[in-house]
Amino acid sequence: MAAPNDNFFERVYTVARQIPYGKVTSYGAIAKALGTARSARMVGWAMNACHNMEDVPAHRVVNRKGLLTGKHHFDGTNLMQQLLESEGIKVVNNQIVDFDKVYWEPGISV
DNA sequence: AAGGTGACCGGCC
DNA sequence: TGGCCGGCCACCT
Repeated sequence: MAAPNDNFFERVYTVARQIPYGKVTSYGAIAKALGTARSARMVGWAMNACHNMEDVPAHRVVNRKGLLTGKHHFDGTNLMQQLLESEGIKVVNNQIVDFDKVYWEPGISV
């Protein structure tokens, strides 16, 4: 189930798809871009449904510490890390290295 | 309708 | 960034 046309989810996916290659962002940043900075949890929840979307690079979305908190939700356990490293992002101990350097601030518009 | 949950964030020690 | 607490919003049963 889970209709992919849910405005809220759609918004999260829209921002997530805007993440450039080799860059990452945090849930709070996306939440802010959506205007719901206080419900950063909802962003993560939306990502939970991201499995229904194929163009949602959830592996580029981590928490504010740069930790791959959601890697457990991927197919494997190190898949998320593999993808990030594949983009040139260094990941050690489930944590992104130079997080502030690869950090990208989303913007749904303007 | 109500309760529980969730890939979080911010503040404080 | 190491750990704990509360808050906040939307989804699910």
